[in-house]
Amino acid sequence: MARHLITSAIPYINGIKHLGNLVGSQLPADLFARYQRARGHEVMFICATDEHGTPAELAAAKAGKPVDVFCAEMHAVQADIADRFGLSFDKFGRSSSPQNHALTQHFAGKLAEKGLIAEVSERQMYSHADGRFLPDRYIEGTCPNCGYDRARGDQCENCTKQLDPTDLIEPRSAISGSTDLEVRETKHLYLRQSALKDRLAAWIDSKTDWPILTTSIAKKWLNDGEGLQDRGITRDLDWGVPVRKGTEPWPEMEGKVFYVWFDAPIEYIAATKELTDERGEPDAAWRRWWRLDEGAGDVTYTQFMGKDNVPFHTLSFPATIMGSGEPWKLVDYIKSFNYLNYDGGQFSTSQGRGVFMDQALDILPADYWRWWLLSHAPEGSDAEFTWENFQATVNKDLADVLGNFVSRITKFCRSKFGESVPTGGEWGEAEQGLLDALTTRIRAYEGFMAAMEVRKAATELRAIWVLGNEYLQSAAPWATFKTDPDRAAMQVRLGLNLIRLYAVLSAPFIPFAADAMLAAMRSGDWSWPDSVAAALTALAPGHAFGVPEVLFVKITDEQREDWQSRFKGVRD
RNA sequence: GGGCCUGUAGCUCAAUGGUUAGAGCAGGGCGCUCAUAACGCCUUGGUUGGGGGUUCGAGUCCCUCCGGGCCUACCA
Repeated sequence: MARHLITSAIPYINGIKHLGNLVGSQLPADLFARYQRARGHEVMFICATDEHGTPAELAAAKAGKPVDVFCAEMHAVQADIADRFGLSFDKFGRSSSPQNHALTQHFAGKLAEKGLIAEVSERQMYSHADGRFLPDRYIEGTCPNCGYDRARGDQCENCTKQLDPTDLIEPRSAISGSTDLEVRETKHLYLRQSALKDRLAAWIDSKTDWPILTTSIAKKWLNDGEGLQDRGITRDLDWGVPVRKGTEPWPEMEGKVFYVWFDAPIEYIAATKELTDERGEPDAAWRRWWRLDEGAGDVTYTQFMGKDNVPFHTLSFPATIMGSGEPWKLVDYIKSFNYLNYDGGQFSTSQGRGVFMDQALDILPADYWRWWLLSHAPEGSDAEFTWENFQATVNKDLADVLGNFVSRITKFCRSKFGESVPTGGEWGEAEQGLLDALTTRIRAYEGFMAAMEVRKAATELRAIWVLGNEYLQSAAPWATFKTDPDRAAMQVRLGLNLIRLYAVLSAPFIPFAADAMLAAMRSGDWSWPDSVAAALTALAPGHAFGVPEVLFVKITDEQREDWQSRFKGVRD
């Protein structure tokens, strides 16, 4: 039995995520976690909410709530939606947890001991009206280059010129509009990534099997210009992990917090501790996943994320781990995804464009979304969601190919043999042929799942479903029943066993429908078909079953048109 | 500006430098009647974005041009 540590990039707290966020990390991570569990491996699947940073504070202010209250509420909302999407996290933690505070401070202390933290005095924009320092992009003004009057402090969106906030003509706060700004001296901690550049580069170079998307982004950051730059890891904010050197105060850093991207990946570790703490287990229970010297030597660690997160997971988080000088587990494989676009443009959280997770569940069951999103996962390049494609894919694959297969076999059996697995008959050549075809495809499916080739796995699974319809068509139990009822009984018995087999194989993609299928077969046997022949005889003659409700109701043209217009505009 | 990714059938996508570029959907035909008018079989459809080059052989490698996208370090 192998041990799989699996993490999904942690979603930011400031709102409900859209389908593009979902398919970029949480959903494929769930697919992989469910598959590894189904194969009997020990899995620790971790996700959390990323709760710190300026946008969280602003979202809380906009909602008229204290930031800790806002985050607690949004965490509960996101946890509920994740649950309803079937995301099978072992722990959905919070980066604001006490466990993460302690671990983040611990790592900072170790890095300081190793001389990998630099204290830097710098000048930043302070807004009196907002009572806070403003990140560059929260300052607006007129571009000195092109005259665009809504240029941001980091870059002008109109002429794309890189800017410094002090370059802007008539700078103002993007939050309040106030021009009462002041350049203030402030001291911050920098992670000396440059000192770890060679180790990081050698490590990345050793990952020859990683997606090009992952390694090319990492190499760009390592080699661009003067090479990997040091990164500021503290901010002048109220909400966050207070800067401490381990458990000791950090002189001159009072009132400052660690930067969200320093503490967010550490939350993967902290969330594991949150889980074992709430179970009342000793620290050894989480450390065996994360400490090479305490049992994590046999752990395979896989991270899932959208491409925007790659630099933090290939460079700064590994720099934190390596630089600590302690034997923490480093990631073994990073599966990164491109973006999902919506109907000719981008999904946008800030503009409310596209379909958000709560809205998706309001109109259709999770499995519809899971199937479409996973079978169209943006692995090789950006992918596009259109309602026409969604309707066509879901109706054909789920309703016609799989759902109808379950219907036709259960209803035929009920009318001819009753609601139990029929007795009699022996397998012939056709059944042996089906067994061989299934075995070949199931082994291919396993290969794609293990390799996280999501689209190819979906294609293979669909082909496995099709084999059932092909068999039924050629076996034609409705015809053989008239001349050789024993033979028809055997064919139907095989068909019923296919339903159970399909439930097991399909569960990582469509867990809710798989549950319904197995429940209809009155079975609790989720064992993986290492022997397909054995799997096809698991339901013995005489075993009772039920005819399930229609598994997948088709999407009508009227519904599609309704949703098309409903989600065209902007979310409230 | 720089870096990376990408362009293959009407649509969504495959194809370690190696037969005649393949699937699914859509379109056309036939069959079946158990089933959610579902299923099965057959079939139409390509100058692989344009041009040049390397090679016995290029969708694949190189150059160039055109289109789409992402990143570019203080959003996260």
